[in-house]
Amino acid sequence: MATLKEIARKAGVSIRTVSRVIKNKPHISEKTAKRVQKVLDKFSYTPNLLARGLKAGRTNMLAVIASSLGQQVLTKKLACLLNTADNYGYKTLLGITDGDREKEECFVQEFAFSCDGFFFLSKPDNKNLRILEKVSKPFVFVDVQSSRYPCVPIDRQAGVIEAIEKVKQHYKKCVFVTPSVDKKEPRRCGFEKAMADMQVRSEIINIPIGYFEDGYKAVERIGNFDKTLIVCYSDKLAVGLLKRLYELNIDIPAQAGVIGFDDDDYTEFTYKALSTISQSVTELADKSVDMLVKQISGKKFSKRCIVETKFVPRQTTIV
Amino acid sequence: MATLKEIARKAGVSIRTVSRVIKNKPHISEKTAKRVQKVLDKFSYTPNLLARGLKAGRTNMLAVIASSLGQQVLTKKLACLLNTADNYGYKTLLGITDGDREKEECFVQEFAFSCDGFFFLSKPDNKNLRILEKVSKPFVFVDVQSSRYPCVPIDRQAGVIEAIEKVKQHYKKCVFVTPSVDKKEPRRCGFEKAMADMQVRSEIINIPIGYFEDGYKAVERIGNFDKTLIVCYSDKLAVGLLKRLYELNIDIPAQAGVIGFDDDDYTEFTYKALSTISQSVTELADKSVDMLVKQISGKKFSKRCIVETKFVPRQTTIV
DNA sequence: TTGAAAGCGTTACCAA
DNA sequence: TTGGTAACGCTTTCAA
Repeated sequence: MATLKEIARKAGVSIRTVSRVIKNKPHISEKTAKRVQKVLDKFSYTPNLLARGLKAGRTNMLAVIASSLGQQVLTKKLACLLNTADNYGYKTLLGITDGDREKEECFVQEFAFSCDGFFFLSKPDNKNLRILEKVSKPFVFVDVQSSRYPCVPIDRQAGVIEAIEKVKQHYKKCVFVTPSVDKKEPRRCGFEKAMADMQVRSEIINIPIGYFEDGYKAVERIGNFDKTLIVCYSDKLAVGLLKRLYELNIDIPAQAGVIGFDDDDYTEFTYKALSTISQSVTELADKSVDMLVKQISGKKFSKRCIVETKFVPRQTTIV
Repeated sequence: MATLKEIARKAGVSIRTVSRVIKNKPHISEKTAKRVQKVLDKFSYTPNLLARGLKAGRTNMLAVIASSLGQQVLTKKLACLLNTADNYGYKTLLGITDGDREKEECFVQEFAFSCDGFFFLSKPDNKNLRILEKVSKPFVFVDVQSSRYPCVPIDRQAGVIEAIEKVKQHYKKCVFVTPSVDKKEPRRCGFEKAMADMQVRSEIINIPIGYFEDGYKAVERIGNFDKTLIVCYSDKLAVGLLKRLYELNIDIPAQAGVIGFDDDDYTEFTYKALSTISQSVTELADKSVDMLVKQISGKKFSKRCIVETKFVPRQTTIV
């Protein structure tokens, strides 16, 4: 791994001249340029990005702080984010916090000088905001709603309303299954708004976590199935639930309709393909990267940019 | 974001002294140390890791080069790798190549000085090996078999043999469904070895890619089902296949047994929980990180460290 | 067209 | 116990 200095010595020129060749800058004779280029190639020179970053104060790197890689949707978002960032010419640092705020702080500090901006795939919080303030780098909260900070929220409420609207006439009872106890959680709000217009019985069932087995167990709490629409907080939940319905021999989608949320890739291949609500992950990534890059380059940007959701009807609902 | 120099000025001491406080080095009076620490806290000093890395020639970062984030197993491996690296005190850079060798080269060059070593979650190849040679940093091929380079391979063959051994007495015919045409692919070899000992008919069915729908479509090519064991290259394949078997009303596991590979998390909640072969992802991560860290610190290390697989019988096979 | 040199923020040797 | 200073590799201003 040769340095600029070594290359300069071997080529018999000054550092400045080598630098000119690398950056393709003018004011250099073609002859010298060629000679230097040869040496450059021979020793396969790679610029030291630490040094460059130190000098420039910019690194062309972005950092992503995410809480986990376990959830499939989260991974998809991350993948899209990385890909889009790459298209904008940015490489990426990744920090997985496991929801640990200490780790979050640690990552932000570690990455503070190594990146030009931060993506947060977790909720804002007094702690991380204070740290962000300290490092004073641009940031964007991805898939987060905030009135004060740059964010790209996903309109989950609209997705739930749309889905229920499209299938409601076939069902006599609606159930919403959720691990969240927050009354303002958007999916729950969507469910409640949709219910307000309907002449059917409705119920909200709270379950522990929202993983497959929680869905599986939730079935017992729904009771009898007679044209019952089950709206789930997540696809995982819905898939667990579907398995139990299979075992109980419930007819889907006639006796029970099921709607998931996320559009995980396996949901198309459950024994009855799961109707679900899909988030536009690429749109989320596009908008997030765009917002962060604009901030970095000092351009004007809107601090909030909503991403839509879309109902994807498949075999677990009547259409 | 205050620098050492600024802190030194505000505390009325030299840079060297501040540095001593930060690194908790001796030869400093308690009084001065306290005063400096106060200023440090007040301005919430964060060391510039670019500068530190430049000076030290080490960054305490590792880079992961992976081909994609699409596959669930790959993501799991990545997550474990990051987590283990974190436990060893290393932060992580991530490069997703989409299988593009150009991008791979690009990442390695970009990260060359910013990290102390590389993980490759993709196959070795003349191109990436040449580049690795150029940057002369330690590396480990994760989930790769190689006799020449540091690697942590997974013994897939043994997993397939174990699985078939455990269920074979219940079936009259065995089918292996795979997207790979490579005769040396370990799962295929495992299947063939297991068949050599058995008195049953066997068949290998080649399909295009190995995604859900390929499994779904593969069912037509298997023909009739009369105590047929279907061994699949991946869980995705198996899940697609299961859906088609459901539609055709085939009795599982009596008429058809199905075995997947990977132990993706949703496989426990297909309508019949999928029997599958599991890779020990944490073990893979442990061994890989250990191998790379040992290399970095110049310790002795074995260049090859095999990870086992394990058959997980569930509802799609008779036991 | 080319080169010398300062400076980015750290670290650590050598002096005081 | 403390401080001055050179060096890491690069960029860029200024001068030749």
